[in-house]
Amino acid sequence: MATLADVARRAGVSPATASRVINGSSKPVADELRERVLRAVAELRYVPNAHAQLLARPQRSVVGVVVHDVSDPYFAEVTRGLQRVATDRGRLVIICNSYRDPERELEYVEMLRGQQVAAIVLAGSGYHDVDFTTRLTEKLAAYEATGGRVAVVGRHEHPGDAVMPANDLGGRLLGEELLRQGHRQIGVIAGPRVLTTITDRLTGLRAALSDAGVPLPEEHLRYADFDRDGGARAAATLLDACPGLTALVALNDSMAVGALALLRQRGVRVPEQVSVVGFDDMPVAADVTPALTTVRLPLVELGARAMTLALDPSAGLSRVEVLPATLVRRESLGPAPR
Amino acid sequence: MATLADVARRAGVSPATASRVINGSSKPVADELRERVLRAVAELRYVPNAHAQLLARPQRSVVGVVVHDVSDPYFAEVTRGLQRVATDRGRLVIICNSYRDPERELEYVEMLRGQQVAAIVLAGSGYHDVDFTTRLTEKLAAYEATGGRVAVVGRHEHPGDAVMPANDLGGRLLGEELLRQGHRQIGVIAGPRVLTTITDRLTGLRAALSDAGVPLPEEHLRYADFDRDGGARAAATLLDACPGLTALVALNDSMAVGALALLRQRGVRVPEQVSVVGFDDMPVAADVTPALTTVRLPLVELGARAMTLALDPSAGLSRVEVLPATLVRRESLGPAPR
DNA sequence: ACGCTTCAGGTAAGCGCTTTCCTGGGCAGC
DNA sequence: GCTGCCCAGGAAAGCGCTTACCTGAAGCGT
Repeated sequence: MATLADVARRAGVSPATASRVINGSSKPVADELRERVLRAVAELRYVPNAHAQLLARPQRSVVGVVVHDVSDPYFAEVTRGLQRVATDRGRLVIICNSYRDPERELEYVEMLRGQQVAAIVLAGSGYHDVDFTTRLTEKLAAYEATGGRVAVVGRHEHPGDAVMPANDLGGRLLGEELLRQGHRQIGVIAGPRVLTTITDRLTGLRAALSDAGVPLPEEHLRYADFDRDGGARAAATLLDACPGLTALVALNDSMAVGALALLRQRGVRVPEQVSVVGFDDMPVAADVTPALTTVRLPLVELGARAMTLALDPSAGLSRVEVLPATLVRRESLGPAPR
Repeated sequence: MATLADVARRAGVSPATASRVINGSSKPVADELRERVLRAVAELRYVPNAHAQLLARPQRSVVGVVVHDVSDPYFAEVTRGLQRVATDRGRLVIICNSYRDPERELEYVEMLRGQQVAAIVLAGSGYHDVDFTTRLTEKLAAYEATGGRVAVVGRHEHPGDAVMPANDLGGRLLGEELLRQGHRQIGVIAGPRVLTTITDRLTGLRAALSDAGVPLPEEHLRYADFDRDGGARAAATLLDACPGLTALVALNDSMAVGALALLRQRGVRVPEQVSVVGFDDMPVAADVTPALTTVRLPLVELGARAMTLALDPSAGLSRVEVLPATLVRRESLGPAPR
């Protein structure tokens, strides 16, 4: 690998001069020398060593992102927003998948710190785990103490800049719509109980129901993996245990799609016999049959705002932005059969 | 940010000793000193500067990946395979989205070179653009000349290690199945004509049709954006121009889903009036209605193999692996109406 | 008791770059 | 014609780390 010294030697100038022309320094360099340096760069196919540059000129420019899984459509969307803003500002992004493993999340924060990233964005639900939360907060604090910036999306337990989807409001909207359609026997297909996102969505849903005096007994609730298959399995056990349900609330669209698949397989008609609603409004929601009634979260915007918070120095106090949830009515929710 | 020198000072040892205990060097260190160093590390929340480490011990450990767009389900899957292998081997991955912009692709290769990555994986269709291809090859050669490893997925124009999905075979499978079902008036919804992937798939399809003496006139072909909306638009113009078509071949599943949406909107029944087939077998393919008949590509495997090639030093000659395409029969393809 | 080896720990060079500070030649001013 | 200034270009320090090499004390044999 050619170094700056090689370039300088070949151009017959000092490394200082070579560096200056390569970086477009403000210091003037005679045209002839500049010409020679540029020629040497091309001939040697010289590319500056980014690490050496970072050491010499500690100008942090890359930002780290920790998500649960980029290939999950939810995070794919959030990441798109994150990337857009980062790219617009000329920042390189390092994406890390925690696969919902708290330990790995901690490791990545450490690693990103070692990479001297300018900012860390943590996207994805927090965990109901005091020990983990404490350790994470501790690590982030250490990072921030040395000038690092942190922004989170969807984690109210972090004491700093945050962008929050209105998960509880979304749950409430769903509950209200279900009631409006006459449903009283409602089953819930929830994701892992350890995720705060689940708790939040559930809280909103519960609030809507209890405001109307409709109970949500514990046996109407199933916790499963936060994906399509988890949704299908939970729907199966739920329906077996409580045959009287007229509606299924899945706490994300992937699970809802799984539930839909199971119902189709069992020959249960949606929404005539059982209604299904989802959450997130993933691109797929409009394309399944029946099209999913769901709650839309501005995912790309969530990512974009988070990156903006991470890159714009905070004024000191922590900024929390809540992005709205809106109900999207399609065909999977109908009036309750009697 | 605490440095190694800070740690050493606080522990009352030399930087060398501190470095040795932190990195678990083979050189023995007295327990008491080791203890003191570890305590200092904890107290100062010291994390080694990865860039300085890289400079001092030029051990390339991260690998760069350039994809068109991670949030596209196709690349989400490929990336998952890529990541799995990389993580298993303790490699960090830098993901770059080119958004199908050749210029950006070139820039990223340059950037990754500067980052001293151990390997570069280029995933995603190549371009029919001689100038671009030349420049890319040139840059990759420069990188490889300095010990960098390169692997590509889905680009036969790169003269090195490559993993190829059997795009042409997939096209052929689709064509044959269509013929078997009696279709003769076939429309094709293609992605951007500049992508080699499109050409390959088209070639296979054409071969199957021409083997059977069935023509594929140019006006039955539409090039559009390689996504859902592009598929919907192309389906619309195609149907308007050629009302006699009995089947639509979309060159990826996203476009197929778009076509399905358009047909539903126009009240055209699938597959009774018009059949639709896709390509890739994205997760969504099974959940749309009617479920998509499509060609499955082992996407995760594609990524995993590519990363393996990239990390295992090549024996010199270039390795090319072709991964098979298989037909997945579902409901969107039926017999041709007469 | 002396010289040797052994080995824990320290010293310092060097990774590739940026940038401050210095140098020396050219020029204007008197 | 000499002094002083300006400025292009170079020398060198230093970013944070690793590691080859050195040092000095302890331990051994004779």
